[in-house]
Amino acid sequence: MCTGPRPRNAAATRTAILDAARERFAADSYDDVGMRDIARDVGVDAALISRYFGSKDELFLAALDSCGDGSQLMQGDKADFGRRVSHEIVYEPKKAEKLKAMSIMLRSVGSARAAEMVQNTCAARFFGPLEEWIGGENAVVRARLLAGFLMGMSVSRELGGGQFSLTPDEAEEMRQRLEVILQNLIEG
Amino acid sequence: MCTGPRPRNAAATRTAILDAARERFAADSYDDVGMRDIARDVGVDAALISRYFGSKDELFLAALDSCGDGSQLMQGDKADFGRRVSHEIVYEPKKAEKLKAMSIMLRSVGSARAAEMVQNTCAARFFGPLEEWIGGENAVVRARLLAGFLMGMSVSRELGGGQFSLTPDEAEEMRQRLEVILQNLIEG
DNA sequence: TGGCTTTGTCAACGCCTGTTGACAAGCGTT
DNA sequence: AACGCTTGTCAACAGGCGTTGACAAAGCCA
Repeated sequence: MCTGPRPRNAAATRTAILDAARERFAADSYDDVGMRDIARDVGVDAALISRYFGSKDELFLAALDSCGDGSQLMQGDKADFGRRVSHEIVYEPKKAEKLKAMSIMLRSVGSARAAEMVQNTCAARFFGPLEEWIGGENAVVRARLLAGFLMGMSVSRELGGGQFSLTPDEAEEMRQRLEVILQNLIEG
Repeated sequence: MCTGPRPRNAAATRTAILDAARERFAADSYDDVGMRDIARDVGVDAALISRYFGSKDELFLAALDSCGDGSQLMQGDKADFGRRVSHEIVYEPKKAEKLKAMSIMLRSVGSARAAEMVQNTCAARFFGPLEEWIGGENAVVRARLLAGFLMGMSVSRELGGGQFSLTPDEAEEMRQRLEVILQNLIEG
């Protein structure tokens, strides 16, 4: 806030736009995110975005690209994966949302144009590394199931009203079940 | 095609609109479905839809309502659930899509307005019956996990390019793993 | 200082959207 | 036949969208 007049710095502005776009596209669907919204976040005219990134499509792709490869998910001990991730999903959804790439993918399901763009990036950027990290027999299948499961939990939470709306006991029960399933998928 | 002039039948036209809307909303996101698209499907002017259903929002809700309660999922033997559903998911995705309600929900994740509308209907129409059918201890949690898992698989397939793009062996491996997970959730 | 490129703003364009009110045609009733 | 209600079409509106080209101002170089 109160940043004063934006200093003339193309590089900084560019990344500021990219950051804002990433955040917006992770929070709303492709169609619901307007160029003017992003521009307002940055404190810039919408026209500038078009000039820097060419088009909304290209901005979207750039934002998706800038998310990294989801390596946050793969940090830490494999033996602890189930416990760690299940805890984040159930008790710290905000933290789990740090996987911006997954959020963006999720928001794009359904929107024909966005889904098409995601498909290309998705395999190389997300499924690939995950599959490699999991390793072992049938890594392809297990990675696919894992990714699907994680996204499904996001969908379920979202449609449940932003919360799982469970009692503490139920939440813990859910976490334990999640832990088992996830860990089984990791260990083969 | 070539249906000639539409006979003057309000009731029939109304349900025709509802059918077309259900199909459209199950195939594309709320934003991507236009009133004129639905109207064209039915062979009617878009204005008529507004007059019959009031607004796009109300049409969407009516379409969602008309999907039933997902009871197709719960038909058949419980002991066979895992095998049956895993088979549909992996080998007959088109058939699995018959769960229009789930498709619509899925397409709506992300679109702020649609998601809000879905949230209210969702719990009563889908999670509720599923939870009741599953029964037993912690039915709430197990139903939630099950629904999340099913939707996640849809997302995963969609983002994988409309296919799982696996070898036959991998597909079967996936089906078997799915079967185990699903059946475990059903049986408690 | 004067010119030139970069960085950003502004107004406007064409397009598409959901919705509205006026109008045409069908059909039953009196 | 003449009325009136229903069913449907048509043209238009206001608002939002992404994008464009002309213009202002800042900084750099000679």
